Amino acid sequence: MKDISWFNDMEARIPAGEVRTRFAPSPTGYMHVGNLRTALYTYLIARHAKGKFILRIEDTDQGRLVEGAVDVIYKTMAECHLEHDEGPDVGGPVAPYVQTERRPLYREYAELLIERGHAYRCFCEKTESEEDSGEFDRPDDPCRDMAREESDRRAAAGEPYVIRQRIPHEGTTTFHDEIFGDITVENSSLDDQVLLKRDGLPTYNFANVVDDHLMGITHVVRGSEYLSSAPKYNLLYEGFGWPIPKYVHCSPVMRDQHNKMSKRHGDPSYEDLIAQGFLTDAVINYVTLLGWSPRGEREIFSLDELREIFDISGISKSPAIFDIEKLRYFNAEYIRAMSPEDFAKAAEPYIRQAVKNPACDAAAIAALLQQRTEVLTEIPEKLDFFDALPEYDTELFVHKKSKSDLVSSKAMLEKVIPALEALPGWNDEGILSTMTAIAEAEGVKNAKVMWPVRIAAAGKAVTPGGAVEICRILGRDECLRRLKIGLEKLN
RNA sequence: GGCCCGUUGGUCAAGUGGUUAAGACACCGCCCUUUCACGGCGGUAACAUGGGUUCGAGUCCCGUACGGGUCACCA
Repeated sequence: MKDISWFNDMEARIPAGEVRTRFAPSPTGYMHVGNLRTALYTYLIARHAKGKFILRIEDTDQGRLVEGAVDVIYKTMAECHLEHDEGPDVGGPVAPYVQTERRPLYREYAELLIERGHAYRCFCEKTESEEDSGEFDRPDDPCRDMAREESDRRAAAGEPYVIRQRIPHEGTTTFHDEIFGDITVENSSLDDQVLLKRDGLPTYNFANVVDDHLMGITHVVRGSEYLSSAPKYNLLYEGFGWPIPKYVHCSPVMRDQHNKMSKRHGDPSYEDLIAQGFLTDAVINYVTLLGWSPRGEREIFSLDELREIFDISGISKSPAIFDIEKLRYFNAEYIRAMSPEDFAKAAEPYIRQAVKNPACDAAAIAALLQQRTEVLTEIPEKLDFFDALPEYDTELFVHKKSKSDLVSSKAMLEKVIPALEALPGWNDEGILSTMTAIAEAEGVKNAKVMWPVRIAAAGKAVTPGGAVEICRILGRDECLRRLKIGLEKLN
C-alpha cells in the first residue's frame, strides 16, 4: 500500500490540548438559519476555549455543487464576524481544507481499513429499487466475505467497486454525546455503509471521520440528523485506533411543530433576513438563543460576550421553533441601542426610498424613526406622507382623547395658521411655543391644538413624530400649505 | 415498520427531589404622552399521559400517546 505517513506530522503541528472545531458546510447555495446556528455554536465553543475555529468545504457530492456557493459562505461568515483561523482561503497547518483536494487521502485510509478487516470492497451493482424492495439484504452481501485474493484480483482488473465498512453483526456500540449523553445501539441495526463511492470520492460519513481526525478536531458539532450514524463513526475511529472526539449534536431549527426551516417552504435564509431589514448582530443574538440558554434573565448579548459565556451544557435537546416575532423584538432592541448617527446611516437608504424631497432632512427623520422601528424595511411606508399629502377624510380630525372634533379642529387651525405665519424662525421651539400659547389662550390642553395640526400636516392618523417635528421637517411653506388645505376641508 | 431521540404557557426557555414553577416574545389592561411607538406597572397562560420509587417528583424508573430523526454510492 502507498505511503500515508506524510500527514502524520500534521498532528504534530497542532498544539496538544488545543480545542479545535470545524464548520463544514457543503456548498449548495445559501446559508440557512439552522446552518448559521451550527456555525455559531461551533465558533463559540472554539473561542470560549481559546481554541481554533476551522472552515472546511465538503464538496464530495459532485452532483450538488452550486456555482458561487463557497463565496456566499465566506461572505456570510465574515459578515457575522465568524472569523476562521484555518480554511481554504487562509490556509493552515492541516491543509488542504477542501475535500476534493484531499481526494487521495480517503482511498488510502479506506484501504488501511481493508487491511485491518474493518472494510471490504463491494462489487455489487444493485439498483436502488432492488435494495429498496427488500429482495436484497445487505447483510447477505457475498462481497463481505469474499476472499481477499479475489477482491484484490478483481480490483486490479479494473472492475468498479465501492468500499464498505464492515460492521459486526453482533454486540452493541455505545457512544457519548455532550448533549444527549450515552446512547447504545445494537450493531445489527447498523448497515455496512459505503465509505468510498464508485467515483473514488468518500461519502460524507467517511470523509468526516478522516478529516476530523487529521485536522485534530476535538469537538464535532453538527445537526442531530447525524445522531443515528454516530455509532458507525465510533466503529470507524476504533478501527483506525484513533481517539474519539466529543460529539455535539444539535437539534434542528423548526419552522413549525412539524417541519424544519427550509428554503422549499419559503423560510428565510440569513441573506433573506438581512434583505428583510434585520440587523446581522440581532440575528446572531437571536439565533444563538434559539436552542441555547445563558440561564440568567438577560438575553441581549454581543458576540464578544457570547464568546465568554457560551457553554455546551446550555444547548437544549429538543428542536426550537423559529419565531420571527421575537427576532423583530431583538432587532428593535438593537436598533434602539444604536447611536443616532449609526442609525441615521443605516436608515437613510430606506428613508430616501420614500422621501425624495431633498428639503426634508434624512437625519431629522431618522431621529423620529429610531424608537419606533423594528425592521429597516418598514421605514418607507411610515414616511409616505412627506413627499405628498395623502387623500384623507375629515373624520381623522375627530379624536376622543385629545377632545378634538370637526368644530374644534377648524377653530384651532384658524388660530394656528396665522400664528405660524407670523413666526420669525422655523424650529421646534418656535413651533411648539406657538401652539402651547394658543392652547393656553384658549384654555384647552395642548393636545387639542396639536391633534388637528398633525392631521392636517400629515394627512395620516399614525405618524412617526408629533405635530411639531412634522411641521418643522416639512418646512414653513409646505406646512402652511397643508394646514390651509386642512382648514378648507373643514369649511 | 425497526432503531434512536425528544415532550415545562401560543413561542423561546430557567429549573438537576422540597420554588407561590423564573424570565423574555406575543397578547390584554392601566400609567406616561402632541398620534403611534418607546418606557413604567400589572394581568391571562405551562410541567403530554398513566403507573411506580420516595415523607415529598417538572425533576428518578417503567409503560402509553404525540412529535422528530434515521434506515442513500446526499450531505
